[in-house]
Amino acid sequence: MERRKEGGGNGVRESIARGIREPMSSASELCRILTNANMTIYPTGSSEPLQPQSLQPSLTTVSLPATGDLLQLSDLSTCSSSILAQWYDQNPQYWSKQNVLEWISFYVEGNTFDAGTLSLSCCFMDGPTLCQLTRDQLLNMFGMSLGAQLYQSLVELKAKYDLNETCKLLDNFLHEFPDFPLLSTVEVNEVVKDTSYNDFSHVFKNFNFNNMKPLSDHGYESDSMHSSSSGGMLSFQNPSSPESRSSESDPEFSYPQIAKVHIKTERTERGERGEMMKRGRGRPPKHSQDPRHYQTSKKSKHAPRGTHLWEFIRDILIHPEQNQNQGLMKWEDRHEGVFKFLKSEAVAQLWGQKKKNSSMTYEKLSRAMRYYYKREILDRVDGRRLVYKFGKNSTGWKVEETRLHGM
DNA sequence: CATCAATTTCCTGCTT
DNA sequence: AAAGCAGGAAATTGAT
Repeated sequence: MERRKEGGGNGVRESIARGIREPMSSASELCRILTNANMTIYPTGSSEPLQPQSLQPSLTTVSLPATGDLLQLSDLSTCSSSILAQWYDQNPQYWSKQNVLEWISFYVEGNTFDAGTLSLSCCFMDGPTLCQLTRDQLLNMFGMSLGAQLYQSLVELKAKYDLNETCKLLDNFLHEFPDFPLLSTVEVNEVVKDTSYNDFSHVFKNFNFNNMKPLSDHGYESDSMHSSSSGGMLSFQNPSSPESRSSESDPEFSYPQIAKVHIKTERTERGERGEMMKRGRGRPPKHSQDPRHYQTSKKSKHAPRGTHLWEFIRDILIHPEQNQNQGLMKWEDRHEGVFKFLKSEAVAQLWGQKKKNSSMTYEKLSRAMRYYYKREILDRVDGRRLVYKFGKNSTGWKVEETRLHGM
């Protein structure tokens, strides 16, 4: 969202009037054109029925021509951040054409864009259509500067929506299992086959938590057989885990002595060395060669885009009200973006649930985290176990950012 | 179908 | 000794 301030507005602005490419005198002229176009589409200034209720007030406030007054873009740029935050605080997926027009109008200010590549028709699309556009498409439609800003804005808005999903996941989790011991024991009797699910709340419904039975040793037992690198189950020996050992760990968290995860999948087999193997994502185990596993391993649908690991981690971190109950992670230095895993395996399980991958572990999650160093999404923090730091290519975690976006 | 990005999985070696 | 960390290598998967 910072990018909104860039641009300076010193370049030659060009018109997109009636789809004809002509030089334009000012940003306000463009706004007028957009606004008129808006009125053409929505003569009464009313919104499409699809539009979310919560969007209404801010739209009226910002720029709809309901009164016939043409709003100058300069007016837009002076709107209070709270109003902007409110209006941007919506899932672009649900935007109407009008909303999209509004959004584009806002970013027009201060931009020099290539009129040769922009036509009014570019602005007439609804949210779902907008969300499908790639960065290149936006750049082609709106030029390098404006297009880049629009893309960035869209990415951030999508990310924010994703945050809501993460919160929902954590929320559901806590509601269903208020006393859930660190995700220590999860039994899944049915493999998720229906891939039409693509949000967290549904992910949980695919897990058969109801069948969880206490084990004599604080765990849960399952009649289902299962896989992992050590004898059919993942074992989290909490007392020896770094988070419970570490002198700097929060002492308020108590862990069960032994926590086990029994997860039934269809892709289990025994490897040469006697350990249980399974085929899933990633490199196949050296000793597993059952081709059946390949055909049953396909995921149903596409994982929702924009739900990257670092965003998932970020979303847990910036939602302390959800996080504190489980104490999954904590900030070490909020301003510097330094954070720490308190319950590494629990976070890994949660991530695995999001990705419908029941065999996720911190080991594997951390490998993905290490790949972020090169891309500068994360910066290295040497010598501190389970501690990471957001890098310059990660967004949405800074205090100002989260406040502006109402996170 | 080919390619690519983003993981996922495995592994060896090193450090704490 | 166990748990993490570092990365290389290879495979998977959804998207383009």
